[in-house]
Amino acid sequence: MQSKQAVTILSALAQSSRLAVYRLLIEHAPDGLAASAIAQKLGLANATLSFHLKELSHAGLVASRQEGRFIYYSPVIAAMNDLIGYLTDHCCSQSARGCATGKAGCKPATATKPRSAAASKRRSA
Amino acid sequence: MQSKQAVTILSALAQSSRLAVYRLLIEHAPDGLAASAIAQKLGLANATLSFHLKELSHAGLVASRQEGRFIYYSPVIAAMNDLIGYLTDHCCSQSARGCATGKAGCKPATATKPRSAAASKRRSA
DNA sequence: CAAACAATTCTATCATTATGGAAATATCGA
DNA sequence: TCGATATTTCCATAATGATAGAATTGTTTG
Repeated sequence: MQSKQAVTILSALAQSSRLAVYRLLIEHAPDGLAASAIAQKLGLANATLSFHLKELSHAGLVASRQEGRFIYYSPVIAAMNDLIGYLTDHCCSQSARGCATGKAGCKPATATKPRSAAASKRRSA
Repeated sequence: MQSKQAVTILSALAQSSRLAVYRLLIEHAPDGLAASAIAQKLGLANATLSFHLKELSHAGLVASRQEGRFIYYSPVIAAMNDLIGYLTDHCCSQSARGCATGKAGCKPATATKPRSAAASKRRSA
């Protein structure tokens, strides 16, 4: 994942309403929710929600499908996964301490250990 | 980590200059770089860089220390780790498919498996 | 103290983002 | 086709963010 794309995804998530939408969709994965249901649950005006959904779609964080006269939005897990991979790589890479294990995210910086090779593997997961 | 703080950190990273600053600091962890060196390397005006550093500091992503007449900025790995933990949790939680293993980030959504308990452990790492 | 340097704050300006009412588009059921 | 419903687009407005010159603050060295 390139930095430009990372910025796009980060921007999409860096807004409380949109983060709330995304989290709500995660709760309802993999089927998702209709736009009206999202608007109702989060108390957003239709136009406002539509604006935010457009942002999330554009960033590739959500997908939509028409079903009857409803449009269902669902989260795209791969996009989030890519973002986490990007952050993990650039949090733990190079000379940075704090990425001792092959596990999850970064560890608090303490000792100097050989950097894990797991990060690059994880990218393609 | 609360959503509000997550939005703060995401916002701080959701800007290309700031993401570049953060990545540059990661390359130079744990000692960091002086503001002037950052500005020079990234081709940013001093005032502009100062503005971005303030954002990053406010989000807790970087720390600073004065050394002579230089101010050195260094990345706060724990903050990034918290963010990754937050995203991992809210990417993989509840009914969402796609978090089969206890490893790193999320997996592409496929099968339905018992959700890992590693996420909550990871939070406190 | 004064000069040189590092960095920040002040200030103004320009650009982008968020919000929601109103109109437009699309789908369904009668 | 018509009316009801779902959603988006259009539009104007308000709020926030980014940029950088100039002035300011703080530090070091002579």
